[in-house]
Amino acid sequence: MKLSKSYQPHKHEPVIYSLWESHNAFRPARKGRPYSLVMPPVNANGNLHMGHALTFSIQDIVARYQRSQGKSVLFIPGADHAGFETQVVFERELAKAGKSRFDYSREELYKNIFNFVDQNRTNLHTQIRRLGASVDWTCYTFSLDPTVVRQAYATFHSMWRQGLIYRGERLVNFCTYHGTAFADIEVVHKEEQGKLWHISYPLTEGKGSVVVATTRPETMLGDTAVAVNPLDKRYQKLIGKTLRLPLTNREIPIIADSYIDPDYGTGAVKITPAHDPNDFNIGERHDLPKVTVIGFDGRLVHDVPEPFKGLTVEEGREAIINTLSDNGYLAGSEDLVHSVGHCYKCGTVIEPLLMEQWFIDMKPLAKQAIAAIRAGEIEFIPEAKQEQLMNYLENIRDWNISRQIAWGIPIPAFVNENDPGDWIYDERVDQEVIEINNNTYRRDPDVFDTWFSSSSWPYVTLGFPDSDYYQRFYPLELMESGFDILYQWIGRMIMLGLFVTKHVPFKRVYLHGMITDEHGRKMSKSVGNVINPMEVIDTYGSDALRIGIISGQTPGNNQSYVSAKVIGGRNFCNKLWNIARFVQDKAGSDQLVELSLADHWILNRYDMVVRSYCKLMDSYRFSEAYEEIYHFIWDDIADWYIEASKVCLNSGLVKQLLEAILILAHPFAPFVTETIWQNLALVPDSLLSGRQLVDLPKGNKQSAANFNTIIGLINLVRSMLVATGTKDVRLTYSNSSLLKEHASLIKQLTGVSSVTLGSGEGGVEIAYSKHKVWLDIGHDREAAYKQQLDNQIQQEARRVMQLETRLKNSQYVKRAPADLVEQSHAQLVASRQNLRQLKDEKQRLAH
RNA sequence: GGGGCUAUAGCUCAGUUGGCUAGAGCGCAGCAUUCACAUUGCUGAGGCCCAUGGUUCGAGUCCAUGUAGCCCCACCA
Repeated sequence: MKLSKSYQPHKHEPVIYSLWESHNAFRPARKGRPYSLVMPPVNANGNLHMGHALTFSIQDIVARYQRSQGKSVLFIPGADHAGFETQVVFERELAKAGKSRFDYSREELYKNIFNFVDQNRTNLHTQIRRLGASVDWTCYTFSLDPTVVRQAYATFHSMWRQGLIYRGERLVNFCTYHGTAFADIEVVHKEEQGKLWHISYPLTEGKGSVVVATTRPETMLGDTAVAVNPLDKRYQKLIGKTLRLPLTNREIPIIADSYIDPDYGTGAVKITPAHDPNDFNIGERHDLPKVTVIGFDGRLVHDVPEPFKGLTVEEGREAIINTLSDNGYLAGSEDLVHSVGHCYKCGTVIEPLLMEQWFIDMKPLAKQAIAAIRAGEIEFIPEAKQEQLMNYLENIRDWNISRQIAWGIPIPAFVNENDPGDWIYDERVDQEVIEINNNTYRRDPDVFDTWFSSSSWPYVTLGFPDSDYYQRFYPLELMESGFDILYQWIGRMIMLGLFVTKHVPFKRVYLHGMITDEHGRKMSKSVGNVINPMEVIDTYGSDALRIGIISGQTPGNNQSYVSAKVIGGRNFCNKLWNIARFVQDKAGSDQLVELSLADHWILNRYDMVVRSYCKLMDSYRFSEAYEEIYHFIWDDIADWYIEASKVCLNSGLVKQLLEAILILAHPFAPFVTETIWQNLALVPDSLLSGRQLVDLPKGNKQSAANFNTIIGLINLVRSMLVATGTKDVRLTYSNSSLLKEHASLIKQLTGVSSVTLGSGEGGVEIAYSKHKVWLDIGHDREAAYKQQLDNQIQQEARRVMQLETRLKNSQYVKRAPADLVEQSHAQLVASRQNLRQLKDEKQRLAH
């Protein structure tokens, strides 16, 4: 089919993706070394955003490149139920309908969310296809698939048996709006302006009081002690005495603990073990009771004094301060900035609340991970991320994996109704109650933290433990992800991978940064700077988006989304398209004729470019690899080789070159390259996808160098014409077979009116290499030409001087590598010669 | 308090064992124009590579200190 004048992506993209799918193009090849990677499962609750476009582009570039290297590539797609995240999204949907999660039973809610997610997944799959991701859909995995759930249970069970799982009453990070606890790393800390209140607690016996300092006066109702530093002289004699807790009249002891900093606040600290992590620890050390005053609804609980019952934390704080002040207990206040934990979704202040939860003892797991990383079993790109992860692993904290939400994998644990300490592992989670040995056991209503199941992704998607794919493709060659989930996901995958499979789950981690807007600001709905990748594809095409997002991209750094780069990508696709159009027009016999200088030159370039391209791709430097082929295709092929082909065509070679560059460009622009491949039927009945890089005949170096001479001459004449502002110039050259052979090319590409053999009567002689060339630019233009010459002479003279001083430096000659010194010599000789020619030229001009 | 990153042309960014006469894309200026492509071609102007010191024959690149910005972890009564 004849190609249209410009490339129109939307006409071809869907067709091309279907073509790939119908030919099973993304199934791993039977032969070839395995190369495996897994898509980070996409959250099945919304649309793809720019981050997805980036991550899938990088992964797909790798996958397609590896196929072109003859590897057997497995690239697995997947989706995550994204427990809490999805429930939040769903609740927003409910809110639109004027409902809330409390209107449904747990089972109903689960079912509704399941349907919602199911619809979403179909939509997401379409979007993943639009991005061109060359994934093997037959391996698609969803995180609620039985295989994934089974693995989560197996891991949990084996950790349980090995004593790595424990259940305990701890202070957990609780969001009172969402009604669930979070892991420590999920809490977002923000600096906030607050007040440090000084409250006076009277001694029970005798006069006097102790003034404590607190940012959270409302928790005083749950105080069970006041602590001071044992070395603090001010309080030493009070240790062991008791205080009367204002507003409650409860009697609490004064205890000594070295945790207390005597220089901070008043040096006396109220201790609320049920509402502050540090107080909890102190409480454990001193065996203090834990009095809960804030409930899971974020309100003061019923057994607090009457006026405060049921108040929110903030209301309670105000009421208590007022009451304390009215009764003379308030001793003052000072402003301070402190950091406060918030729910990362809704921003509600996280309350530390006492709760029984399942925890994983992480230290033994982290230890293994640290050892494996130290042993160099995983390569980090960029390297600095390894240090960051190590730092995290070395300071790891236990992981709370219980979530109080409906949407997730139920925790397979049951408790004896008559013995709260008797917990058993059982997978019959579809039943609320089970009977064992005449005992009734009740199911834990909680579900797993989503990251617990997704941390098994690398092997669960491969069919661990006994599938062929697991044998062949594990560990993964590459895990590509965003650096924002380095701890939450990458770190945990390494730890669980080692625990479950005894191997690191992947050999290499590539971490990309976040996509920001053009000014480096985070994309957010409230700022209104969010760009939808699907709309970009609608406008410019999938390849254009991919190129735009990948060019200038480096691992580990944030990057701005710049639409100009996408337009650049679109233009590049069109360039490819038009090269193909040229080839299509000129298609004739495919026989290779004798190679011209231009042929030698382009073959020589191809060889160099392929080497460099592979080297860059093999070291995951995509942006540079793209730049390499971009310039080869645009500058070398289009601007020189095609132009030369218009004068002297080698139709067989031009076609071979087109094939070769389509393969090179395919990882970056899969759609347009495959479209061209299909339309030109370059190799009938075949797909470009999966095709290996081709070897072309080697170009002769001398011939290539000679063509470079022609290029140089053309460039020189062009710049001269522009500098002197002349047109209708005739070019003459002295006897030279090289110039004679390329006379029409020179004429065409410089725009001179004629190129003839002669001795240049009436023209200026320009210095170029060993060839004599004259241009009759006319006397009136000679001044401009002289000016240009002067500039060149000045520049070259500077260069000569530089090289001379370098070579006069005995230390340089002695210590620099010999080939470098040699090179400097050669450069100096060339520069001197050039300078002499330029001066001669100026001399002649003067006459 | 601990860990990490960033600073290069007007803008967005490349620049991996130190050899740079520092690059790209966009933007800007000038010129061109049916015949693969205006999603074009040609020519050009733009830079004390944050600062200071050090190592070296040689530093954008390595080291130290500082300045400015950013991210993460911990703590903050």
